[in-house]
This record gives sequence, C-alpha cells and structure tokens, in this order.
Amino acid sequence: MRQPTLVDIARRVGVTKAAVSLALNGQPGVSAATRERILAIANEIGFQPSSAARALTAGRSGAFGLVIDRPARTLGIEQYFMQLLSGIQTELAGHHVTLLFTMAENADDEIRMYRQWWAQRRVDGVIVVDLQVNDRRVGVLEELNMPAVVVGTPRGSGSLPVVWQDDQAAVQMVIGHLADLGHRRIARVGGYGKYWHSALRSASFTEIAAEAGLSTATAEGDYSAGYAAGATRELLESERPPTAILYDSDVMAVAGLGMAQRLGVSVPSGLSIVSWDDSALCELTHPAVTALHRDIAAAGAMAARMLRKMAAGGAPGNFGEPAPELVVRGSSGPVG
Amino acid sequence: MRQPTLVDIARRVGVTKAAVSLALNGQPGVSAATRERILAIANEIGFQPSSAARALTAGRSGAFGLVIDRPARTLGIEQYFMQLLSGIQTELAGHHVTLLFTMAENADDEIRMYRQWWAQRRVDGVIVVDLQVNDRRVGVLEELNMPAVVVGTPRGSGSLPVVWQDDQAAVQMVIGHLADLGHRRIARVGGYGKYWHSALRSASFTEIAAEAGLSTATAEGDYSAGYAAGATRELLESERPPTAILYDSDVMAVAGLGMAQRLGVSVPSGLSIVSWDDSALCELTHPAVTALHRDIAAAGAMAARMLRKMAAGGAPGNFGEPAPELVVRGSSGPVG
DNA sequence: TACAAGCACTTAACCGGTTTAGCGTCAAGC
DNA sequence: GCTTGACGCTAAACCGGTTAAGTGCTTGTA
Repeated sequence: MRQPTLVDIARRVGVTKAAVSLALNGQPGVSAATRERILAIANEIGFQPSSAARALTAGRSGAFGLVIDRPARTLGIEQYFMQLLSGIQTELAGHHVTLLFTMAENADDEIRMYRQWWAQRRVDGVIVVDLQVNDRRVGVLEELNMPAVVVGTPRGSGSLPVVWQDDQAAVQMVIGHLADLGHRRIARVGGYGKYWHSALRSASFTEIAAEAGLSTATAEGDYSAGYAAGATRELLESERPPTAILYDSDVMAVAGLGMAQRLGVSVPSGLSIVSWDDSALCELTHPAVTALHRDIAAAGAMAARMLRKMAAGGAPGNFGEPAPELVVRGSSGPVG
Repeated sequence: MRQPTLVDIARRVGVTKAAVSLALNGQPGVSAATRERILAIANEIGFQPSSAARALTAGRSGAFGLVIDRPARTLGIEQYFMQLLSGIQTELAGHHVTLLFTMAENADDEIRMYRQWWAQRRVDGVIVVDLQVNDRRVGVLEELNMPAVVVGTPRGSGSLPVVWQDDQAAVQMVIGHLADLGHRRIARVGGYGKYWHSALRSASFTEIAAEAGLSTATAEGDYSAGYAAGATRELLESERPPTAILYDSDVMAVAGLGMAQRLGVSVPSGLSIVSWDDSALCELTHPAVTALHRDIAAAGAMAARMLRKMAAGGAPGNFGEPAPELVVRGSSGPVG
C-alpha cells in the first residue's frame, strides 16, 4: 500500500520518470498523446507528489508558521486568533501551502522556534503578531533573512512589511460617540504599554480626548478578564469615577460589565461600556456591548498573501486595513 | 547565506558526509576523536538537518495534523480548541514533531484534507475531534490506513484509539448537585444529536434524571450563543419552566444567563445555570457560572502521545480521562 | 607467517522528485 | 544530398540526508 510515485506511473506508461515529471508540470518536452496517457494514469491511481521530495528540490517547504506566545490559559485571545487563523487558511489553502501553528511560553521560546524552523527549512516564512516596543523578534528575523509579515501595528516592524490597523481613527470614533452622549470623564482599560498597539492606543486616547475636552484615565494590564475586573472596580470606586470605559478586548469588556453589575452600577445609565474587538460574546450579554468591529480574517488573509509574495522573492508594501466600524449596542448610552 | 549541510561539515572536518551522519546520529563507525570534531563543527555553524531530506529517507514527515470543521464564526469553540492545541503542542514540541492545523468548511472538505495530506505525505497521522454518529471520517481513515486518534467520545470510533471522557459520571454530578438544591424540573441545552457526545449526554441526562425522580426537557442546536439564547427563552416561557438548566458549553451557558436576565428571571433564585465546560468566561459573569471543569490540555497531550505511538507502528489502547470536577459558583442555588 | 577479525572510514545506492544535457528521428531548406 | 533545427524522449546529476556494502589498515591469534 505504498503511495504511488513518479516511477510507478512511468513504468505503466512505458516512459521514464523525467517524462512523467515534465508532463505533470505542464512543461514542454512530451507529445500531447503521451502527456494525456500520463495524466490519465496519474489521475487513475491518485498520484500526488511527495511534499518532502518537492521541498528538497524546490528548496522551500511549502509551509508558513505562526507562533503565539501568550499562554493558552489567558482568556481573550481565542476570538482574535481563531479569526486570524481562519483568514490565513483560506488564503493558503488554494495554493497548497500549509500552516504550522504553535504556542510558545515567551519571546525566547518563540525566537528559538523561528531559528529551528528556519534551520530545518520547515517553513518558508512566518506571520508575526503582538509586536512589542523593541521587539527582539524583528531583529532576529531580519538577521536570519527570513520572510516575515507583521500583523497589527504600523510601528516598530523594522524592515518587515505590515498589515496595520488605524487605531487613531478607531479611538476617534469611540470618543466621538461617547462625547455625543454627554460623557465628560472617560477611561480606558488596555493591555501593557510594552505592546505597540497598546502604546499607540493609549497615546491616541489621551490626545484625542484632550482635544475633545474630556478628562481621561488609563489602566494597563495583562489582557486577562481578572485584570479587567479589578481595574474596573478601582476606577468605579475612585474619587471621580468615569462614566464610560473603553476596553481593549471583548473579554475585558464583558469582565468589566460583570464587575459593574456586581457593584450595583447599572449599565449604561451609570456606566457606558465599549469594547475594542467585536465578537458574538458582545451580543450575548445583557446589555449587549457596543464594540468596534473589524474584519480580522481579512487581515489574516492579506498577511498570508503578502507572505507568499515575500517568500517568492517579492517585497510587498505595507497594507492598511479599512477603518473599523462602531457597532452601537445597549451598553453605551447617555450619561444618566 | 545557504543553510549548512552535512557536506559543509564534512569538508571542514576532512571526511565524507556519511561519516558526519553517523557521528551526529550517535551511530558506531567513527572514532571518538573524529566524532568530537564533527560535533564541535556542527555546533559551531549551527547545523540542523533539513526536515525535507529527513522526511524523504525516513518515509515520514515529522508532522501531525488537526482539522476542525466548525466554521470560525461559531463562537464557543475557541476555549476548547486553544486548550486542546496547547496540550498537543507541549507533547509534540519535545519530540521535534510539528502540528499542521487547519479549518474546514464541512466534513467533505475535512476528508479531502486528510486524503491530500496523506497522499502528499505531509503528515504521519491526525487527531480527530467532534465525532458524529456514523462519521464518514472514521471509515476513510481506516481505509487509508492512516494513523489517527479520536478525542472526545467512547463510541463510534471504529478501530481508532480514543481519548474519552466519562460524560455519564459528569451528568451524575450535575444532577446530584441540582437535586440536592431541591430542583425537580431541569433542562439541558446541548449540541445536535448527530454528535456522539451530545447524543450520549442526552441519553445519560434523561436516564439519570428519571432515576432521581426529576422531570427533564432537552433542546438541541448548533452550539451557538444565539441558539442557546433562543432555547433558553423558549424553556423559560413554557407552561412549566425548568428551575435549572445545564448547558453544553461555557458560551451557551453565558448566553443563557444573558437571556434570563433580559427576561427578568434572576439567577440563581429563579433559575440555576450550570455549564459543561469551564473557562475564565464562567468566572467573570455576574453571577459566576457553576461549571464542570476538566483538563482539556491533558487530553490533548495524551492524544498526541498515543498518535506518536501509533505512527511508530504501535497500537495504543483507549484512554479514559479522569472524571471532571464540579466547580460550584453563584449561578446555581436552592430553588427560590 | 598467515589469516581472521575489528575498526574507521569511504563508496555508492537510495528516498522521490526536478532539471539539464544529450541523443536519435524526422522534416524542411538550400 | 547534406545541413539545420525542432521534437520527443532518455540518461544522469542534483537536492540533503541515511545506510548497506566495501576497502585499507592495525591488531590478535594459531
């Protein structure tokens, strides 16, 4: 029950494996008649070329890699990554490229992974997420001369191409919405400032709020539900509590909602809540959570497309995602 | 900047690549002195064998595959799969095996994927999840003679080894808990009966509740938050509404909680809620959701271990997971 | 002294593809 | 009639490893 090879086909047709290879790859050098016989037999026995043999001659593996180094127990990453993965897959599936997907404990593990994959020629490139300020991965990838595309932030990616989102426009939309509702003291609960996207969001948030004449507070933590709940409690129990909070993720927003309810603060009359990422989770709570909606799968697909181009020797430019959409639901309302 | 090969090392040491291969693999046939020089050089230039070349001679790819065929937009799968993936990875990482991970649109796509992976020799085996009654995948995998391990259910896996969970014991715990709290009319909102785990849970639920003298209702749907919310509304608005509902997933439970609150039914005094899978999501709602907790990552790791054994020609037996633990939180209480 | 046994290494084949050079055949062109 | 060129295919090398068989040298032994 061995898998059929070129030689098997060659034997049955009565030619050499070289002829079979040419025929199957649409190269000139075989007559139409012979080509047809070869294709017929190949089809009949269900021939598929060995990926290993292909990889060996082509000098490329036909696979890309993606590593995430947040631990699996942190809630709140699943939504985003599943959608991103889904988008990447749809792009790669049509091109016979597979995706190696792994989780790492920390940045060092992740870098080790990259070096190993590259040295073993297991992947032709990687997609990098969660870029940090002074991210060591960028330097390593540049040094290895390894094709890589960054997803998320417009900054800090060195020479690597980027699929970036316009966080400033997003902040503008949210603050506009809240200001229209009469809010004057707003807060934001986000991720650590070491992540570029957090840092950029924080900067935009403070700046744009100031322009609109709103006072702000910002809390930064580990993206976990627990952190968001704690930060929410602190904000609500402070001297002058905010009347609206923007959370960096859907899970944090839902955790904040839970905490507000626990403290007897009604939403939205006592507190408006807005979530950065949208998901089904935002729709199923009571009240449903107002959220910034963007097409994460599309970003993943674009990143995969750029990486394919890069692995083929090209140099794709950066790509800016379309501005997100603000989906207004029950969790945001006029100051009560 | 080519990656170093055996020949590069051989040239520098002054031997042939055969000697280098023997030395690096710890085979006899090279003197201790030569072996040491070879290892030193290999280490110095950071030699790693090409996975493609290895795969070609070894006749195996050094990779396993996992396909999920629920669409990415269905919320509620992320928790489970991220934990499962994480467990699989930890087991495989130490053995230089990688994981190909893909999403499919439906069972046919998934089967196509298996056939393609196997024909191209991209994977040495697969992990199968979400087994259905009369699942066509099992037959295909058996026919292909492709190593595969099933995660989830004790039934319907044909000749494939299984990592299974004892749903009956779990149901017993939940019903015992609810009966102790004085509940007499309970319901369950689960997945479609075409999935083995749903079917088995439904059977156990009805049977064990009957033994305990409780009346039951069961709703089956697509595992989505929207479905769970709708089913909850129907149950609560029925003639004789249940006083407790068991949901098949954390997301469904949270959706049910949201719906109850929307309808003005207070939890737990008006309705007790229990979730089958536990996650941070269950902790962050108000009230927090009572849940069955099990170690999904451990199950993933076990499945990976069994698959490694199987790919090596062994025949691992089935493995039963330890019984889950019932984590009682605020969403379940005495009948009010 | 001769022969066998071991050791350390090389040669060469193999895995399953791709690719280049070369060879025989045939028809067109001068 | 002879060259030229195109065509259709084969032979062989190559990718980067692994491995069985073979070779030359040293050592032990009858």
